[in-house]
Amino acid sequence: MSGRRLGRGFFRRPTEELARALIGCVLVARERGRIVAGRIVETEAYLSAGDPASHSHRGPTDRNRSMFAGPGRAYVYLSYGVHHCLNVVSGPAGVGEAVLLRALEPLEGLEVMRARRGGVRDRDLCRGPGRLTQALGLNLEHDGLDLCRGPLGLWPAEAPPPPAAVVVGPRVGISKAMELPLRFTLAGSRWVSR
DNA sequence: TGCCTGATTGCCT
DNA sequence: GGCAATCAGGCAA
Repeated sequence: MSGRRLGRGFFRRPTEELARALIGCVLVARERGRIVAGRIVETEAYLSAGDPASHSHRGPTDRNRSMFAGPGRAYVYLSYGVHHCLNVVSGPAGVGEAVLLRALEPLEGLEVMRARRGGVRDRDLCRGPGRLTQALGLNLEHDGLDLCRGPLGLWPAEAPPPPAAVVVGPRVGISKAMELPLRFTLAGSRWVSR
């Protein structure tokens, strides 16, 4: 089901390209021996200085520091004071670009996901950035984690090529730079948000 | 210091 | 469709 963990080289590419390449990969989370995994079906790229919708466009703060930590790191933040969102950092250290993971197709550990998500229907387990972090048990403790090496509890893995085309469109849920085509989805997937 | 906004979600009418 | 929950950052005073 899920292949080898992605190495550093996978993340060393332009952020938009990385956002597209992550579609179809499998995100795996492990906690106390329990494996939970899903196929990535929706991502959004957030750039640096020229992107006013990006947390990093005004430079580092205590909250967004790990967004500048270099390729292959995790950036997790608290959204609306309520939900956690997971990003994969891209670009060299100090630049501040990242890919937001917005939706997964659940593949493994469905029982754990259902327990964490409080009995919603399966379609909604990971359909949305706040939902997928809850289903995978992710929180601020995962902020700054190296997804390529080190003490692992979370990592993206290789997978067979996506069964369908990847389509690009405008990002959702933002009020600035809405016109930029930086959202990537797996065509026809019922697991995509919105 | 105080007020507004936000890469969201789920409950209410 | 409306809106509350809940908190960090940005900005004005």
